[in-house]
Amino acid sequence: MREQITERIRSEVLSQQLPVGTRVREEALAKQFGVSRAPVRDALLQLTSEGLLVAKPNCGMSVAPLPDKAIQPLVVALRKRIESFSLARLFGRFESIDLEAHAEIVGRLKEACQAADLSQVVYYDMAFHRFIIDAADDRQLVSMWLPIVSRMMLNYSRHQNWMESYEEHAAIAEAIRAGDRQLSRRLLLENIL
Amino acid sequence: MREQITERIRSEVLSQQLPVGTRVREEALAKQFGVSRAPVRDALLQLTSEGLLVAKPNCGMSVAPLPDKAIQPLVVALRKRIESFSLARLFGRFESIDLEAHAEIVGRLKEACQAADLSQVVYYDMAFHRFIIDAADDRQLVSMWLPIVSRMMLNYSRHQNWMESYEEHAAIAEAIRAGDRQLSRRLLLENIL
DNA sequence: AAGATTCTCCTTGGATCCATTCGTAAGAAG
DNA sequence: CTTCTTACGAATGGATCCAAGGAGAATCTT
Repeated sequence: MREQITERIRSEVLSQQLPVGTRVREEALAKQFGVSRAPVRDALLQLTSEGLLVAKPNCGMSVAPLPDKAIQPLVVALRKRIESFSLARLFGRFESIDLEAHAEIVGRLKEACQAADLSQVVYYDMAFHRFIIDAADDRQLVSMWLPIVSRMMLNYSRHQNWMESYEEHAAIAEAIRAGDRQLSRRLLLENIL
Repeated sequence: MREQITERIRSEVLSQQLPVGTRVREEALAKQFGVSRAPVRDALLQLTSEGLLVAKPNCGMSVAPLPDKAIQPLVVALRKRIESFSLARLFGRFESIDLEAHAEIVGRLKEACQAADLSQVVYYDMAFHRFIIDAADDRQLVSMWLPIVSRMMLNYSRHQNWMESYEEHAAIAEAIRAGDRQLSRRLLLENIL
């Protein structure tokens, strides 16, 4: 249940339904989701540790400001390193990968891009890459990957080129399905910017 | 207060006072620290998101298993990238850095190494590197750096060579104080392994 | 005697309540 | 009129209470 609350708030932050700087109150979200303050509190705490929210003691939380442009190159480099590493490991256990689930995500991403639904686009874009992380290693890489990619998604720079973004992801998925390590790696690295 | 609880539990995990696989109960820690379950709950949740603990729903938490040797090279590479980046940024705002505080940490690290106190050694080793992160950028890089370095500290490989570790850190601090970017970067990268 | 089923207990997850603290606004004094 | 002080309010942080779920042990049946 806490996971669902966390997912929903994260989605609202990343899709900028909650604009940068918005003050976030626990009780308001609790009423909105129809639950108590406790799970909302936990969710906000986790999102704070992910860097999506900032908290001042006894003062309330607010949506974190966009990261400095100066650290953007570092974030991109880190994400490229993690995801290319995970992709290589994925091919090492290729037979146990559920490619159907990945294709399903790509399909949902296509629908979201066609519908121009930013919230869904961001969600399934993250889901696409998270699939690679999860496929490579269960529960070890995600905790390092999530704070990095969350920060990148804060300024999602593809606001206009949604179908192009979908095409890139579809090409990556196809290269993975074909077992082409070189091509999938190159396409994946080109997709991260 | 929650921060203190989190710090103490993290320290106990990293110093292996709580061995790998130990089942962690909220109420026991609450009694141990003389507080209620609520802040302990928050602390455990945060450490879970850092990857130091693993939780099964309604089943209890336990200290996370050591990371696979296979992902160790990735973790080292990520940490080198973040810390060298931070070091470069540190020199960009060199005048506003509190070098006294850094020297203080080095002094505490020396005492801990001489006393062979693993808990303190790990704590001040992390504090040394965290100082560089904080000096480069307030509150943006830490949330990416912490999950990575925590995972590395889980298998702290310097169990024997403590004074050597201290010498390395002292040399890095001296190079920073002298303003030698090349040397400090080289020493820092050599210290991360 | 071995296995399965059920009962019980232990632990987490969620809800509610109270204290604490920070911010803001209003009022009074200079 | 401006500024400082004080008081009130709102939101978080911590403590306590209740429900839910799973694991383990004991017992019954085959």
